[in-house]
Amino acid sequence: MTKTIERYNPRVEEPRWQKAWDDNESFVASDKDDGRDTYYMLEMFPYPSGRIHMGHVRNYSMGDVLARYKRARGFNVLHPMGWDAFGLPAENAAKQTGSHPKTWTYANIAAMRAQLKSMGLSYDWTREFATCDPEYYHRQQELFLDFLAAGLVTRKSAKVNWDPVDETVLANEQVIDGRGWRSGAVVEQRELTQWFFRISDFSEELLAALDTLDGWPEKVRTMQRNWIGKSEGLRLLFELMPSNETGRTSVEVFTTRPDTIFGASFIALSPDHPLAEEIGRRDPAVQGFIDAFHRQGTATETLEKAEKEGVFTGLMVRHPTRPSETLPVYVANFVLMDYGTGAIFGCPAHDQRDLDFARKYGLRVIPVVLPPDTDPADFTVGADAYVGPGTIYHSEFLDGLTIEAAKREIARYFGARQVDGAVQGTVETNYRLRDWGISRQRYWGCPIPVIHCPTHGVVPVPKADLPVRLPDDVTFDKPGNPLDRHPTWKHVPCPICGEPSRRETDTMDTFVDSSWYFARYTSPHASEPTIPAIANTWLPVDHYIGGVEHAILHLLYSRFFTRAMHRTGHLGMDEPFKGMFTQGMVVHETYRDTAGDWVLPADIVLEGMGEARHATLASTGAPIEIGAIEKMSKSKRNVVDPDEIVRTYGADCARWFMLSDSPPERDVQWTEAGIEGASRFQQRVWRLLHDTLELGPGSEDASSATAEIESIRKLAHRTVQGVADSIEGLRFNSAVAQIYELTNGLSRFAAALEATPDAFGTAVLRDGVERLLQLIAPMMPHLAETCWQLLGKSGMVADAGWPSVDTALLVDDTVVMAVQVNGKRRGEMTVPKGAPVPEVEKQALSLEAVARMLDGAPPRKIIIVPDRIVNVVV
RNA sequence: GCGGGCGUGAUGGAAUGGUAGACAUACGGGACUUAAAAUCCCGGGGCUGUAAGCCGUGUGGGUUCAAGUCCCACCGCCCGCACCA
Repeated sequence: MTKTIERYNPRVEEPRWQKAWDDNESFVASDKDDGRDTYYMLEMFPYPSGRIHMGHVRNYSMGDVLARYKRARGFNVLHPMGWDAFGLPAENAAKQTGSHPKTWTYANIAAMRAQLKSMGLSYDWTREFATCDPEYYHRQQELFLDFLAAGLVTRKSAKVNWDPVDETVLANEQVIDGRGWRSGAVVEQRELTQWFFRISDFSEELLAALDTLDGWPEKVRTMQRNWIGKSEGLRLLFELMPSNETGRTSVEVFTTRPDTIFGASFIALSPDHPLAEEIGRRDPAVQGFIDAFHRQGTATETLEKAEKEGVFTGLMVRHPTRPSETLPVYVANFVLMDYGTGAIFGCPAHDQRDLDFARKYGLRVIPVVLPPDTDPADFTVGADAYVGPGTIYHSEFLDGLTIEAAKREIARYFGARQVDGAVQGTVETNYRLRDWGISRQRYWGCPIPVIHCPTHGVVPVPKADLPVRLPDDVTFDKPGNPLDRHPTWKHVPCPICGEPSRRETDTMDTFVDSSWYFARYTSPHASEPTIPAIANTWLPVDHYIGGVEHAILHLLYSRFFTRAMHRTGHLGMDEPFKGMFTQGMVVHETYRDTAGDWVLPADIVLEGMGEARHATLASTGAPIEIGAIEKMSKSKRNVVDPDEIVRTYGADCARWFMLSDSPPERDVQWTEAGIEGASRFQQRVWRLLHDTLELGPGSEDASSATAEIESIRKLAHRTVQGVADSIEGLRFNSAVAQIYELTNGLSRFAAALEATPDAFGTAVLRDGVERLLQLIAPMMPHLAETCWQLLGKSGMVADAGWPSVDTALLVDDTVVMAVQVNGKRRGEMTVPKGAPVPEVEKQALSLEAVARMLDGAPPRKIIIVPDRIVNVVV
C-alpha cells in the first residue's frame, strides 16, 4: 500500500484516553455484589522517593495487564495504588535541605502520581492513600491497641544497635564494620525497652501454612521456611560441679543431636550468656575475651571468617551419661545467645564447628556414629566431622541404634531424670524467628499510642483520643528523636489519673505500615481499620506482584498481621495473598568516562556492533568505556528515566517492551533497540488498522470463503485462546509473541486483499483486527482505544470484554505429522485429523525418505502417536 | 556450607517426553527512493561447493521407539540464607 498515513501520535492520544477513563470512572471498583466474581490485583506500593523508575514501570505494567485482562473476563476488579510514605529518607532530606518531611513526602507523591497517571494504569484512584495520612495511621494506632489488648504486643528489654552520635537505634543493615552507617560512630550494644509484636507465637502456624500457599513461588516459600527456622531437639540440663563461686548448680543447653551425647567433650557458652558475664566479672581473662568479641561486633564479614575461639571458665560439669566424668565449660565466639539457650554441648566428632574448636584447644574427639558398612576399627575422624547417617556406637545403652532411634531413646532417658529438681531433658522445638521489634527513635513514623504514667505504668491512649498526631513543629538540627526533644508534645496527663505523664516518643517501624495496607484499600476511608464484611469479599489478594527483596520481611509481617487482624475481628482470613509473584529486575549496561566516572545512558552515543561496538560522550565525543550489565541504580547512573521514555515513545511502548522481552521472573535488559521495536510494532498496528479501514466493511456472506480466509479466521481465534492462556500463566512475553504472529498474518492478508479484493475476506480481516485490538488492550491500552474508536466500535475497548472463541476453529481437519526413522525426523505428511492408524502407517512407509532408510527391509516397529508423530524403528 | 534457580543461534528468548531455535532484536541481500529515513520482500545453528548426509540445547553417562525436557555424576553462573548447635 503506497498511500501515506499520519503516524500514530501517543503524545496526543494517551492523555486523551487517560482523561476518558477517569471521566468514565472505568476502573472504580464496586463494593456492591453485582453478580460478578471479585478479583483483587495488587502491586507493591512504592516509597515516594520522588521519581518512578523502570522497575516500577515493569511491576505495574504486569499488574495492569492482569487487572485489565481480568476485568475484560468479567471480574469485578479491585486494583488500587497508594504510598508507603513514612521512613527515614524524608528525615534525611529534612536534615540536608531543611524541608519538612511532610512537605517533601507529599510533593514527591504528587510528582509520582502524575508519572503513574501518564502510564495509563487502570487504578482505582478513589482508594489512594499514603501511610503518613493521619486518617491511615489513626487506624493503625487502633490496630495497635487492639493487638495490645489481645496480648499480641509486648514490651520487653532487648539488645539493640545504638549509635551514640545520632542517638538512635540502628537496624543491623545500617551497621557497617561495627560503625553507624551515617555517623561513623562505633555502635554500642544497648539494652533498651522496646515494643514487640509477638510474631514468634505464630512461628508454627506461619510455617505450616506455607504448604497451603501453592500460588506462591517455591523460592519465596523456601526463604520463609528458612527464616522461621524450625528445629526439633532436646533442652538438656548439665549439672555444674560444686567447686564454683557462681552459686549456680546447672547449665542448660539446646541440641538437635542428643544421640551424640556420649561423644560430648565440652560445654560452650555464648559470650552474651548471663553465666559468662558473671564469670567475666571475676575472671579478667574471660572478661577480656568477651570484650574482644564485642569489639568485633556485628560486622558480618568478620563473623563469617572468624576462627573458632574460646576461653576456659574454670568450671566443670558432670557428664550426664557418664557420671564419673566431667567436661570443661568454655565461653566460645561461635555460640549465639539468641538461639536455643545460648549454650551448647560440643561433640567434635560429629559437628564441624565443635571439631575445629576441639582441635584448637586439645579436647577429646570421640566418634559415636559409625557410617554404614564401616568397620569400627577403620573409622577415624580427621579434619572433617562426620555428619552423615549411621549406627550409634561407643555409647553404652544406645549402641546399635540408628540416629533417629537413639534420639528417641535418649529423650526418654533424660525425661526420666532430674537435675536441680527439674526434669533433665525436655523435647523442645526451637525457631529462629524472633519477635518483631517495632520501636524506632524517629520522627517520621506512626506514633505508638501509649502513655507512661508514674503510677499506672503503660497506659493505652483511649481510642477516643486517637489519632496521636505527629507535631509539625519539629527540628532536625540536633541528633536524636525530634519527638523526644519537642518542648510540649510528650507531656500529657495520664488518661487514668490525670497526673503528669510521658507520651511514648518512639514511632513504629515502617514495615508495620505496609503490613495491612492491602486490607485498608478495601475500605480506605472507613472510620475503623476495615469493614470486615467488605474486606472479606475482596481478600485475600488474588495476585500480588513485587520485588523479591520483600520475599521475607514484608510478606512475613503481612501474614502475621492478617492473622492478628483475624483474631481481633478486623479480617476473616489468615493469609493475605493467595497468588504471589516476584518479578525480575530491570538491568542496563554501565558506562564510564576516562576519569572512571559513571555516565548516564542518555548522555552517550553508541556505534558499531560486536567487537567494534563502542561508545562516545554525546557532548564532546570523548571515549566511553562500556561496562557490565547491572541492575539500574542511581549510583552507577545506568538509569533510564521513564518520563523521558513516555515523552519520546509513549506509555504504551514502555509497557509493551517491559512485557515483551523476557519472562517476567527473569531480569530484563533495557535497550534502545527494544523500545524502538515496541514503537515499530505500534505503528505497524496503526497501519494495519488504516489498511483495514481502507478496504471497507466487506460482506458477511461466506459463500466465497477460501482456504486462506479460513486460515486467517483460525489464526485469530487461536491467538485469542493462546494469549488468554499465556496471560493467565503470566507468560507475557509469550502472549506478545502470539500477538506479533497475528499481526503479521493480518498485515499480509490485508496486502493480499488490496491486490485481490474479496468482500468476505475483508469482513474476516476486520473481525481479526477487532480481536487483535482487544488482545492488545491490556498491554497497549491507549493505542487499542484509538483504533477501536476509528474502527467505529461503540464504547471503549476497556469495556468491551474479552473476544469470544469459536472452539470449532481451534481444531484442524487435517494435521501435519512428523515422520521419524529411529527417532530422527525424515519427513512430514499431511493426514486427515484422526486418520486411522493403518492409513497413517501406510502413508508414512510410502514416504521416499522412509523407504530409502528402510532399504527394502520391513520395519521392526512403528510407533504412532495419533495426529502428532510417526516413528519407524528399523 | 545449606537452600533455590539457571545454562538453547550473534542477542533476548520459544518449545504438555513427540518436527529444537516460535516471536523479537541485530545482521546480510533485494525492492521502493535522486538519496536517506520509514516501509515491504527474501535469507539465516554448524560442517560438507550443491544435494543426500552428519553434528548440534554446559560436560559425561543412563532410561525411552523418541530427551532441551526425566534419572545419575560433574562443570559453570546467578540469587537467598548462613557459626541456628
